[in-house]
Amino acid sequence: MKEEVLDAFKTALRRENLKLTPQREKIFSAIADTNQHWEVDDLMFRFREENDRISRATIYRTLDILVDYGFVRKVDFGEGRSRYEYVRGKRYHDHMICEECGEVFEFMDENLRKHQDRICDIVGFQPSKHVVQIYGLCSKCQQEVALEEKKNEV
Amino acid sequence: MKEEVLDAFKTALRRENLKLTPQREKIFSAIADTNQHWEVDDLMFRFREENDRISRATIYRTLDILVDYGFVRKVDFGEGRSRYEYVRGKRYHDHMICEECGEVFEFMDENLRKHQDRICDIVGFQPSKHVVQIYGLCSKCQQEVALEEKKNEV
DNA sequence: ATTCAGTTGAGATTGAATCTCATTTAGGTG
DNA sequence: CACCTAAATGAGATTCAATCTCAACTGAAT
Repeated sequence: MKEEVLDAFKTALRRENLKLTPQREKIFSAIADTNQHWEVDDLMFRFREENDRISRATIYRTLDILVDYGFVRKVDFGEGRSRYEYVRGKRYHDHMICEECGEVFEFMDENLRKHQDRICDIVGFQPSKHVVQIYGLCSKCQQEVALEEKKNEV
Repeated sequence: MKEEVLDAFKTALRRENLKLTPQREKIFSAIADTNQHWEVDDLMFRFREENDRISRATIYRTLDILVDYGFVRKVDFGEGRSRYEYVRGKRYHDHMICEECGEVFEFMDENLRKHQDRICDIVGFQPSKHVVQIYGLCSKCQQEVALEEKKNEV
């Protein structure tokens, strides 16, 4: 499974006359191994842990390639830096972000997407990328907030 | 109309024991006078044109206040810096961003919003802020792209 | 007029991301 | 296999938005 994707990466590189370097391979594996929405420093830290040293510049450059080729998606939750997510065969999805604990939840709704496309149709806009982010409180944090309030009442 | 809003700002300041300074008043007027989605440097430039000098720090600090009080909304179109928009009596709306010319179009769709709330309901997420951004080509740029392609065919 | 918490501005600082450039390397060719 | 060159890497400098620091200033309550 993972091997196949790695091969797809190699093929893509070759197609563009780019070279398969150990750094690129390591970065790719690390990413394909991660789920969720990591940021560049998470990667850096991980490499350091394994006593690999790959420079910041190389990581950024490789990520750009991976984004271009569609292996990785760059997401921005307004934190002042970018996060990335690995695009498995994963279908398109959107995000809910808990403002309390920072956790990111993925959700997907076909109709929501269609609804947006319909709106674009009406105004003659040709969409290429949709961003839907819902910020708020996840159910766990809602409970904690409720508890906190109860405590304060006493 | 504008006076009323300025009064609302003054009242809000007083309520929080904040002072009404000339800088804050100028910033507020400049903003209430602007439509569309400006960034901090636009403001800076405008003040300089009028031979007013208000420091960057003060502008950022005042914007924070205005965002807190709901007079201004901070938006992020992934350009690596923030934009702001003045919230008139304006209802909530979303954005389409043309990747060619950079223009930002507002649109509003009650049902789209309701649809999102329904999804939140189902998974038990309590939404406080929705971000919907559609990136793509505006109708004008679509035509230009089409023209360009025709030219290349010949 | 006095007082002081709140405010301002200049410049330093932070932090993400990009750029520079000398050195190294992947991988195609003879 | 050795050679060659375009592509890639890494260290550190640079950029740019945004925030912080702190001494000097000021709105507004008394």
